[in-house]
Amino acid sequence: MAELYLQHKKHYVAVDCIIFGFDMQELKLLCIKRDFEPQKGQWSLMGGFLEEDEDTDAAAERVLNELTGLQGIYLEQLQSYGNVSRDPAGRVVSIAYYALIDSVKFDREISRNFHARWFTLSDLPELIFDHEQMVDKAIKRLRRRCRFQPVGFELLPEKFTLPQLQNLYEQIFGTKFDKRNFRKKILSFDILQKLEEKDKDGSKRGAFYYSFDHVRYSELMNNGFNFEI
Amino acid sequence: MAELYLQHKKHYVAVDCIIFGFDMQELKLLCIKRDFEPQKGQWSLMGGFLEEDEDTDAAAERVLNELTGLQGIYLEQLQSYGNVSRDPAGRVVSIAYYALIDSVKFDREISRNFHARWFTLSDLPELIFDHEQMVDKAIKRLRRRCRFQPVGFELLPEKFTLPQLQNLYEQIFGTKFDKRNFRKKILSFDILQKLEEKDKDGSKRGAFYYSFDHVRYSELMNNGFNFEI
DNA sequence: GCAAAAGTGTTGAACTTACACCCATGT
DNA sequence: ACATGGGTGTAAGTTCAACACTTTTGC
Repeated sequence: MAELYLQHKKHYVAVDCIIFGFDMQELKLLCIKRDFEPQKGQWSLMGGFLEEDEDTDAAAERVLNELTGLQGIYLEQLQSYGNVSRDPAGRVVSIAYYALIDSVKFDREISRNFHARWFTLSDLPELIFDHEQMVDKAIKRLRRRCRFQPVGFELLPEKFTLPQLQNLYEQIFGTKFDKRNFRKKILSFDILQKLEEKDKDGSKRGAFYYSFDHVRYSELMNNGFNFEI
Repeated sequence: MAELYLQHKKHYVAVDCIIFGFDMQELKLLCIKRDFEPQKGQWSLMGGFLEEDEDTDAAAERVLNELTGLQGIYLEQLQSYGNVSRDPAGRVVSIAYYALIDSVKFDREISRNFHARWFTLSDLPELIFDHEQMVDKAIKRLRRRCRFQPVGFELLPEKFTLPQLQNLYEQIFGTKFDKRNFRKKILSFDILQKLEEKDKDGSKRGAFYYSFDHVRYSELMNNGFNFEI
């Protein structure tokens, strides 16, 4: 049956990954310094070409894994970019994905090979092609997602404190929240489990660790519950 | 420089259009009955293959125009669908777009050639490939867009009455709104202009026409105004 | 004159925001 | 003992949701 489409043109298809990471201080973006053409030596998102028998989602996972060594990461398609002249070296339709990782957990060894570096959002380098456009869009999408779904937790380790969580949200939205109001709201969802243990790194007194209760969250969602920050 | 990518595979790329229309009664979706292979005789979204020197957005506009004869229509990319086996006749990555049109204004002649038909959302036919998935996603996206941006107006003619507008929103969200609350809110945005004229079709008394004030809306948006239904 | 849709305000409830002090601990 | 960040409650303001009757006019 494949001959049905023979009259049509084929195109290169790539995936590009916008990789967000959080290190308890700042929200950051992982970029690579290209040591290949075109635009060698410039900063870029990590990308790769779609293979023949590969779902596009799988391609994005592969590309993310090639740079970070990570698997099972939150990855969502942003949208595709298909202007004829977006890549001066050829006509490539690129599908952008964004990933959320705990930026402490990733393979420094591998990423060093790609000359990868974390950049804070307020201090991004110039990126090749339309990659800056992709990043802008990804930030907007991340904000929307975080308002209505608890994906922020993807950027944190299993255990985290409320001040850490608040800081994360502040980074994502670029604003400050009132400590009391933030706690009240986030705890009212009843999707966090308070642990016995305290984190003593952040302060002398120490802050209680919490963990995200996936089971409780699914229950709530099935009952039409509406998460909204 | 084009030889840089020669080692990589190329793929067929298509665009598919989810075309929403409103006829003052119901929100509808325009589908075509395929008289070509594969899946000849089944219902499908209108689609087409990406050409060599064509931006993907332009391809979507072309495909929309081929079916409806319309130009300058609200068209937004949804996302791409790239599972290897989504199309049994070959590996095709499809980029889905959704369009909003006033379903009174379109070329019946052309669309008849495609055996096109409007379906209400509650009574959709079975669609080929992953087109139902695309439609589901498009409906969700439309709802979100309509909540935060006044795109609903794209589905209406220049002049419309408040009861018509309310009905449109009710169709989109699948709920009923309180007449008084709806008016209060929509008028409070100050983006509608009341006209002298009345529509006498919908009722004996007649309802005042309004028009969307694009200038006023841009002004408000530039001042950080937040539209939200 | 009556049926059918258009138009119009108010009140209580829920939610959001603003705000200041004590606590625990390492140094 | 003091500096540092963690933790807690309340009151005012705002927004949202619920609710019923009058108006106009074609038949």
